[in-house]
Amino acid sequence: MTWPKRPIRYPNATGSDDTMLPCSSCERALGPWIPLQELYGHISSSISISSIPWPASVGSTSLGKAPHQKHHSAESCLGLVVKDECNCCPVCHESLTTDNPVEDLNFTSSKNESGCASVKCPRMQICMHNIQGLPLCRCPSVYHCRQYNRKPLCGRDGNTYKNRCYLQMTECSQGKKIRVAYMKNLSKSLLLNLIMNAFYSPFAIFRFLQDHPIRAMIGRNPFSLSASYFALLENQIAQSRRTRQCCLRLIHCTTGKNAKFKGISVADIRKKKQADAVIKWNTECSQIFGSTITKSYNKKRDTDHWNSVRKSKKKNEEKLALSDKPVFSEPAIMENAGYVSDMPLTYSQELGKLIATTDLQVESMKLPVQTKGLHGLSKSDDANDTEIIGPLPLKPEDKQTLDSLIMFPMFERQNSRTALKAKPLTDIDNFKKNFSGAYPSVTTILNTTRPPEAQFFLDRWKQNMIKELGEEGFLKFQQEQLDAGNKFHQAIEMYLDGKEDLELREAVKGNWDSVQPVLQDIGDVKVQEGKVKHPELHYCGILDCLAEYRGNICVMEWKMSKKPKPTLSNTFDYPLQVAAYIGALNFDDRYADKVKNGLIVISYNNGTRADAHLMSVQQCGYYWGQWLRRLHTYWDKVLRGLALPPKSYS
DNA sequence: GGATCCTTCTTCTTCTTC
Repeated sequence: MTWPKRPIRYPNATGSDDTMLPCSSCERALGPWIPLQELYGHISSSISISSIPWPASVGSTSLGKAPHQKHHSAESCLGLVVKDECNCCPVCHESLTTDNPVEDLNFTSSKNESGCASVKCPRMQICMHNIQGLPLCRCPSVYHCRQYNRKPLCGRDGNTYKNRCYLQMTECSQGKKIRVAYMKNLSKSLLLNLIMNAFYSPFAIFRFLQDHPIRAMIGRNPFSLSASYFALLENQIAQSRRTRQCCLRLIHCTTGKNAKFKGISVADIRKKKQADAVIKWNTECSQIFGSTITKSYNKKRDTDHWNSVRKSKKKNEEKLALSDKPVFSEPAIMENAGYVSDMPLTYSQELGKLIATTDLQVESMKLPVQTKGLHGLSKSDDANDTEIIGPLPLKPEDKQTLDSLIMFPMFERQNSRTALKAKPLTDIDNFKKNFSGAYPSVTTILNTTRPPEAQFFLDRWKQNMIKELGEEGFLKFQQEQLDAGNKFHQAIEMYLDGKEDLELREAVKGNWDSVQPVLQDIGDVKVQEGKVKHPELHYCGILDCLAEYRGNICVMEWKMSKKPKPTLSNTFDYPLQVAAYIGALNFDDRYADKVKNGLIVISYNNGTRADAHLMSVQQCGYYWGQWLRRLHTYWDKVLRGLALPPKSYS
């Protein structure tokens, strides 16, 4: 290791700084240059350098014996740093530690010493004995800190400290606490990627990481970070300038080198949304991987917070209960504040069709491609993990198909024909060729293309249930659930047909009671258990009900639930299911009235009032887009042999 | 009329920092 040539500063006899040329014999043997002030800071602040008891042997004439290889890096010196035989370079004088124990030098920080034992130092300071043997409280110094092992720490102030003592030293001199940014072992460039792209949904990252070999390298939990991550994330989502600084700091802390890099694209999230984004991020992470952000528990703060949350929740509920108007949920895309979690599609009422996200938005969702390793990161270490995190780009042919699908209107048949002429549905054509006549069902498509994170939760739930109930018990439980669902549907169907089956109602009493208020608002039932089929998009299904809800013609789905699903976004894939039925229904000439709304009714087992989610035109459009993506995914899977083709020929 | 398909339910909602 070579050190930069610098003039070495050392204390001269008067204790003042002096700059001299280094002696060439010592230069190489010495460690990095340590500023005099740092080296002797604690001494010069209390006593004059000249008053240090220089050992007799240090004299320039009597040191002739000391060979050059005896020189030490000033850093590792446990004794006193003094001049060498050339009377220029600082050198570690071991005899000080061996011949004269440290205590004799009166620099000890041990609290057990007679003087210090009785002294209580102010926060951050430690007790030392000065040259007269008197206890003195002062900040730890480099001299004191050098004795500890080198365990570098990354401070949140962006500086790297050789060990905790150095951090305390800085804390003490600045008079403020410096938090430590802990980092566990995580692949550096992966971490960087994660941070640079923190505006992605953890789900998106999860999706990416799911089958990625990097997972094996970084262990089970790719987010095994703690508080430091929060600091970084917070910066990340604030402003690009801060983010860059933060990332640079991170590189600095992990590698100890200064770094520069370009081309980081960062989501522009307004400051007021920060907290939401962070909470959402951590929530999703904790669901998948466990919390990424360590929680500092503060009992009072937490209880206060939760009390206020409960209060406002109750207020809202009371408000809703009083209002007669249906509660229109915001489109899901609006609920998703904070960061981009999926490719948004928006329904333009003006154009009467769905528009893909603008190119600009799509562009901003792409990740910066790093072809070269970042400065400060060794390329060899990270050869395999310079991959990009985030949604994988679509293949050109997929993109074409998807584009043609997205253009496919939901509400009019006429436009569908022109859309089809303009853009053939390539994979549907392929599909028809290979599996002529077979129509996959809506639920089949949704189930086989469930997003990995949803599948993950489902699998986890299932495993836990099997653990609890046993294999058979679980099957029985599941069957009971399905039976109850069937009964519930039957009960409603009969009611809307004007029939009565008290036994059936009794079997699903909770749900039946729950759904009563909603049933009052249903009128003009046109279709129940209606079969729909989309001849062009090639799927089929059975919708629960087509009727009026408070004056709007809606495709309705009755659902049972134990857990509350207060918003549309809580209802898993149900809105997609409804959108699929609406799309198919509107394509069918047999139905004269075009349907523009959907209704999802969530009834609760315990009898609490059911949630009726009315899907606005806009929401229908949004979910139609989502559905078309799933449809595309399904065909793609079937054609690649990853999913079973439909068997039905109807 | 019989055979087959579709549908029925199950996940998540708890939260960072000064």
